[in-house]
Amino acid sequence: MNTALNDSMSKRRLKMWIRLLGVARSAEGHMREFLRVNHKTTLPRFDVMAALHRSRKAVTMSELGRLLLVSNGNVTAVVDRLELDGLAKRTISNSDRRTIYVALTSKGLQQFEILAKDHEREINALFGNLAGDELESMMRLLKCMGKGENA
Amino acid sequence: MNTALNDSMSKRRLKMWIRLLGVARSAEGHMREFLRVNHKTTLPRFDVMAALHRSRKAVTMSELGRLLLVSNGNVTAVVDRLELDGLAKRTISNSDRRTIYVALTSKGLQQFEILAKDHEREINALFGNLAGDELESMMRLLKCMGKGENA
DNA sequence: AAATATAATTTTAAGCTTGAAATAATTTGA
DNA sequence: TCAAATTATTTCAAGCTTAAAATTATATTT
Repeated sequence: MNTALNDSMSKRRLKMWIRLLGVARSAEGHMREFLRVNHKTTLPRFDVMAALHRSRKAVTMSELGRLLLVSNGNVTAVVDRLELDGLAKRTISNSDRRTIYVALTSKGLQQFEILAKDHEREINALFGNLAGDELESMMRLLKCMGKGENA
Repeated sequence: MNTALNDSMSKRRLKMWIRLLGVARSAEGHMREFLRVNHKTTLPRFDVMAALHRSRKAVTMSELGRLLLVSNGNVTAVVDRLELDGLAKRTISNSDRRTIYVALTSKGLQQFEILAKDHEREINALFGNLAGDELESMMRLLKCMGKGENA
């Protein structure tokens, strides 16, 4: 392989990653502020509630961690706080007393439905300058990037 | 505007954001692990060192926060630890005793140069399945997304 | 000059996050 | 059966992160 070309590709991939991280962090910051100001909640709590909502059936603590790409201890901490607020509840499995199912309470579900609607509206505004074909390309490229992962 | 079309766009933007976040978090997790195992350091420390390295001249604490999109208190904490390890040092400005310049020490610079090379190689491998024209599109789209920000 | 406003940084409290160690329950296999 | 390995979750210590309050220094206004 041509080393010069290779170096250039490597640098370009690095720049792309830095830019991607910038966009993600900036948007995350925006949404964090949005959730805090308008809904008195946080991004990690929203993420957990969204994951619980998305999968209709109850989800185990481990599954939750895998879905959100966070550690077990993290899930424990966030679910603890949601449970304290009566938004989620744990249920021990009958068949295996190690596994714990988590689900939104009706209060949690009710709150999340309002939250989700508003969240979607804000995301739509935030990325409003991406048109249909651009969204299409973006999705394709992101899927492509996801495929390269062996970690 | 057509509401149905609008709704569909909104959903598509939401899906795109979720996917983007997934790619970013997954890659961040990979790099965190990489830095921990191979270099006994962390992503926030790397980010601060990279920002200090990138801008040749000394940078103030506030500038550092703005560059990295993190809070002031965060910068204080990370720089504290880098300073404890002798990798960065603070210098109070002569002209304004409020502002503090931060820079890599020679030890920090030396360590970062090794770090950066290895980091770039890892990023290049991680996104190796993005070819030249795909990188080009990705950069264009990310720049476009960045423009929409009024936060 | 003195009061007020603005600016840069640190401190603080609370919550987030991780990786490793500990607990507890189940499964495997000798 | 019973010991060892595996699995699910929690606990723990350390570090990360934020927003708000506190400090300290400079600039502005009266």
